[in-house]
Amino acid sequence: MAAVTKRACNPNEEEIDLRRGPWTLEEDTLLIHYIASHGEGHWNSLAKCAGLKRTGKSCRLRWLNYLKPDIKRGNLTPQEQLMILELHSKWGNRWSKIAQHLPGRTDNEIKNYWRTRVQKQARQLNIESNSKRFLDAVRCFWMPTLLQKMEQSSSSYLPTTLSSQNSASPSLSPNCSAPSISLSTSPPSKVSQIFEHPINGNSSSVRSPSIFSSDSLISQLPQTSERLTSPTHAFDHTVYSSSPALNDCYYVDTSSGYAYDMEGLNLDPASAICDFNNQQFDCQMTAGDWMLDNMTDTLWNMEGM
DNA sequence: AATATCCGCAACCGCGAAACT
DNA sequence: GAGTTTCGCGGTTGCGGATAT
Repeated sequence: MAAVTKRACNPNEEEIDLRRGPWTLEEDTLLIHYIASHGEGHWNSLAKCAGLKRTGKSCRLRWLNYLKPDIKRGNLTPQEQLMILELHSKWGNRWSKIAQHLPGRTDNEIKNYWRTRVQKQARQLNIESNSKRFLDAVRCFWMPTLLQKMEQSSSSYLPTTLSSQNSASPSLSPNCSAPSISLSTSPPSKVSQIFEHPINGNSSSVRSPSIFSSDSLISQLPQTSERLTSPTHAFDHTVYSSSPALNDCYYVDTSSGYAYDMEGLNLDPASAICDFNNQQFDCQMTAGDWMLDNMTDTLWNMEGM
C-alpha cells in the first residue's frame, strides 16, 4: 500500500493527495496510455492530466526505469557486464552516461548492479572498489572470465559452421579503436542487437560508441600467450589474438537467448594464476598473495562475483 | 515451522543544470 | 540578469523475497 502524503505545491492550490511507494497496475496503465497518446515530457502537468496522484518526478522515473517499451529486463549478459566494468573504469559513477551505451538498460539498473555485485566483491576483498587494485582485479580476472563466457556462449549458440571458425569468436583486438569485442564474420541471425564499427556502419543497427580505446582496461588485459601460463586457462589464442578483420568490430548481444549471471560462473582457482612477465599490473599471483588468498572463497570462485 | 538475516531492486530524495518567464 | 520551474543525475532508503539458522 503506497503511503499518501498531504502536500501543497502552492498555498493557493488545493491540497493534493500524493501517493508514494510502489506503483499499482492501475497507475501504470494510466501512465502508459497517457504517454502513448500525448507523449512524454512536462512531467508535472502530465501527472495531473493523466489523473495520477504522483509527482512528475515519480512518473518520469517509473516510465524511464520500468514502463518504457524498450526496457530490457533480466540478468545482465557478460557482454553488458564487461561493458559496465570497462565504462565505469573510464567514467566512474556516471551511470546515465554508461547506460547510454547499454541499450535497454537504465542507469538505475546499472547503478544497482554496481552497488550490489561489484562493490560487494570489493568489500569481500577488503579493497576499495574505486582503487587501482580493484581495477587490476577486474582486469585480470573478472573481464577475462566474462570473455570466456562470451566465447563459450558464442560457440554453443552459433551454428557450428560459424563457431568452429576462430574469426567467429568474440575477439579482443588490442588495436581496435572501436568496441573490441568483435565478430569478424557476418553477424549471426540470432544476434539481437549489433553495434557496428562506425566506419562500417551502414544499416539500422545501433551505432556503437567508441569505447574500449587502446588504453582501456580490456586492451590492457594480459595477452594469453604471454602471461597466462596455466594450461587449463580458458583463454586460448582466439580470445586475445588480433582479429584479421580489425575494422569489423561488433558488440554482440546474445541476451535474447541467454540470461547470464556472474554467480553461475565457476573459475578453477588453478586456472586463475597469472604469470605476468612484464609485471604491467600489480596483480601478479603468487602463493600467499592477497588475491590468491581470497579467490577461493570470494571473487574467484565466482560465487557472487 | 518460525524467526532472523541477507540481498536485489524499485522508488525516493536532494541537488545542480538547463530551460523558461 | 533574476527568479522560477522543470529535468536529470547520483546517492540512499526501504520493501519483499530468498536463504540461513
